[in-house]
Amino acid sequence: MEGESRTQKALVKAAIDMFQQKGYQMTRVSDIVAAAGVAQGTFYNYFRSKEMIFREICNDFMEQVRARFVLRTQHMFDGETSDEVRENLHAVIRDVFTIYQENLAVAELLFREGIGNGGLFKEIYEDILNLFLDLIREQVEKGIAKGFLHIDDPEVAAVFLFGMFERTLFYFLLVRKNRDMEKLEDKLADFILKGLSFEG
Amino acid sequence: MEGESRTQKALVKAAIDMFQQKGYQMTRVSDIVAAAGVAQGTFYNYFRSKEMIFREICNDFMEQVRARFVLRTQHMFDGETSDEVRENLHAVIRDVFTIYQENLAVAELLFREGIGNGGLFKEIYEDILNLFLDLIREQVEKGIAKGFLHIDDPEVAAVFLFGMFERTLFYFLLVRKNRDMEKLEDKLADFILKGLSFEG
Amino acid sequence: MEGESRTQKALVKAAIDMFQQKGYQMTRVSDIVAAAGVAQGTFYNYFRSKEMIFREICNDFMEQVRARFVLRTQHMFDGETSDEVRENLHAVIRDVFTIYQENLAVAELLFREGIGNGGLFKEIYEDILNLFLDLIREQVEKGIAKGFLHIDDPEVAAVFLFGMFERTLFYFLLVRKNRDMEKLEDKLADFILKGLSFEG
Amino acid sequence: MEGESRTQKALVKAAIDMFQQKGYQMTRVSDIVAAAGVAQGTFYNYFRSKEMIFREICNDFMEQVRARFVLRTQHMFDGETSDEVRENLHAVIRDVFTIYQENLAVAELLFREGIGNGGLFKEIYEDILNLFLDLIREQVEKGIAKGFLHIDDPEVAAVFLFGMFERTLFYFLLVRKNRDMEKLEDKLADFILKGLSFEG
DNA sequence: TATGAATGAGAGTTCATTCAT
DNA sequence: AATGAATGAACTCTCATTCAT
Repeated sequence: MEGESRTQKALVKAAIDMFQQKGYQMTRVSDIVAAAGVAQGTFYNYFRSKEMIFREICNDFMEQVRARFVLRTQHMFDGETSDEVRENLHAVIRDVFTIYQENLAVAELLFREGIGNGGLFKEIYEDILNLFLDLIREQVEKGIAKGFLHIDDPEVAAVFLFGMFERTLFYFLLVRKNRDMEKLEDKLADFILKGLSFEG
Repeated sequence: MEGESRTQKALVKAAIDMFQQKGYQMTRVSDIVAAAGVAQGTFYNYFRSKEMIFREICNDFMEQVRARFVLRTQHMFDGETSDEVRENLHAVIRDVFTIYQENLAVAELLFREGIGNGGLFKEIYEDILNLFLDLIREQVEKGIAKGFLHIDDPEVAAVFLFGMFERTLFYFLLVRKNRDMEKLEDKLADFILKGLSFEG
Repeated sequence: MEGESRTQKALVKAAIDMFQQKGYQMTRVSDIVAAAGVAQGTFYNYFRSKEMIFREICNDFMEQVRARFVLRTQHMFDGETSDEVRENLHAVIRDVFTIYQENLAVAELLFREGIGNGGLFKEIYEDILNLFLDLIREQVEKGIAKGFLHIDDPEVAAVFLFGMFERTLFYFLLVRKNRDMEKLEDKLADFILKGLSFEG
Repeated sequence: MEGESRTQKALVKAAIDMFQQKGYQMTRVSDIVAAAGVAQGTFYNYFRSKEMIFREICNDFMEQVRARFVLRTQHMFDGETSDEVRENLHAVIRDVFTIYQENLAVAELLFREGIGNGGLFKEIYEDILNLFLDLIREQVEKGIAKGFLHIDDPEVAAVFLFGMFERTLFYFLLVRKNRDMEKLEDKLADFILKGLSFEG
């Protein structure tokens, strides 16, 4: 990572841009090298194939994000009072949103391609999916143990939470483009804690 | 739609199978005709291109599903008492799950390809996404108006609900291949109404 | 073999020509299709790769030649009298020369490429080499058994004979081009039977 | 030749190894420099191209071998008595085998590539072929003049002898990898002098 | 309507060679 | 003399599409 040459960095950046713009399959190696401003053959001095640069990008992203998510989700449902819990959840959501936004291009890329392409990157997608689900489930279990949360299946709840996070970020950041994330954080925290706040 | 010949139907079925198995880009027209048991050229008697058969499949699916969803979601948060509301929500969820399962191949196809492929089918995906979001938002608004639901942004809530539905179905049906949907319906209804049931 | 289309035949002919002219490695698929008068892609409707057309050509040649050689070499050292033996050997040599000349292009191709190219076609070459050596050795053994030939190692003798045949044909047909083969047949028969006719 | 640097020698040695292992076309310059332990660009400080290093190797070999063969073959059919002639022929064969074995890698290389590659090194191969044929023919002529050999076409006989030598060495050293050359020398001497020792 | 051989643009990849350091 | 990153022409192979039968 640290020993990457200027050219290699340019290729990675160009590849992320092009993959995001055109998708993995539609991106030509010639698009990448053109965007990086190098010759066609130069690509193969750094990456064995188009598939390999994609995998490298995904793996780098996963390593980076894994560490940060582990730290952040630690305190998802921490706190002694109602307000403290709410505040902590809010902080976690803010962090997650931030991490996602910082890595927006790769994150989108991975979620896009992970489930498309006839399974070419299925295992990468499922790896990261399971990583997230595990992290969330652990925190929900802690919340239940502490007596804050009253729900009987933390695994399923983790899927619900992940779906909300992922699609919400996808929709507002990528489909709608411009959105005030702060308000969204509030609403997401509320929904997680109370759902639609049904009172019969 | 009505006047489809045996050959055309075979091609559509084969195309759905192959697109689902291998993804849009990885599916060759030769795969489709082989699966349909017709000659290469026959494909082009019925469809102008590989892209067009995909669009036709998606549009057919959307037309079919649109009508059913409109009907089903009508009564999402109907009911006078707490139990009636819960029961209605549950019924809607069950219906949605059923519709999804009945059209599993195309549904998966559309969600997969809609966000992949560099936007080739972006507009199809966004059409159906907006259709669902609108339907859900309307029902949430009705629930708020009736005083059952206490939430201030029905649009955002619709995104949350859609994300949960979509990723939950994706995860359990396609990643986990676990088809015990009934328990899932319960948990989803509970989560929608109460979130993680936080009590501070 | 019989069901080959006009195009396939044209490709095979063109491939033999080009391989012979330029060698396997230097021959481009584009050379072959140009010589055959078809489009680039047409090649791959008939052959999976450049390597496969080469193997097919070699295998066809081997099958064809195997049958004829088995028949011809049958009577290599047959005969009751000195003159009959000499005449039979002569006839066999003539047949072998004829078969070789009829398949000159492929024969040259196979002997050329079989020992070059870093072993890509090593096994093909060794197959045909062993086929020939076995056939010759058997006949030499028969000649020894009949008391005509006085030599103690028929296997090594087979290598000598093969070397003479192969290099002689190679040299006179391909290096020298124009050569009266009939006289050569005489001389080869003599040499085989008497060597340099040393009398000390 | 005399002023070769350590680097140049390493490149030549590496090139011979790689050409022998993989063939001329399949050997990449990067294989050679890797085997020589120098950088890619260093190659071009010593050789103008891949083709030139091959030619240099062949020419060096030819110069070296030419001198030795001229000396050795001098006495091929020398001698006054039958036994002396046989002994001299035997000695020559032994020398030739020895020279061949000492230069096995390059010799194999030259014979392999000389007739492959669509004539790229055709002239080199024909040069050395003609060198050998001339040397052998001269000796056969001497043998005839002395009254030892009874054969009417020394040129053709030279081709026969060369074919036997070349293919025999090729077959036993390179295909069979059997290095018991002594017995082979005996048998070759016998065959040259008497052929299959036919007695009708 | 059905066929399937033919097409050819365009993809990913290789590698001999160059040249600034 | 040595380096090795950069080059780009040239290669093999793919596959959506056409069209004569």
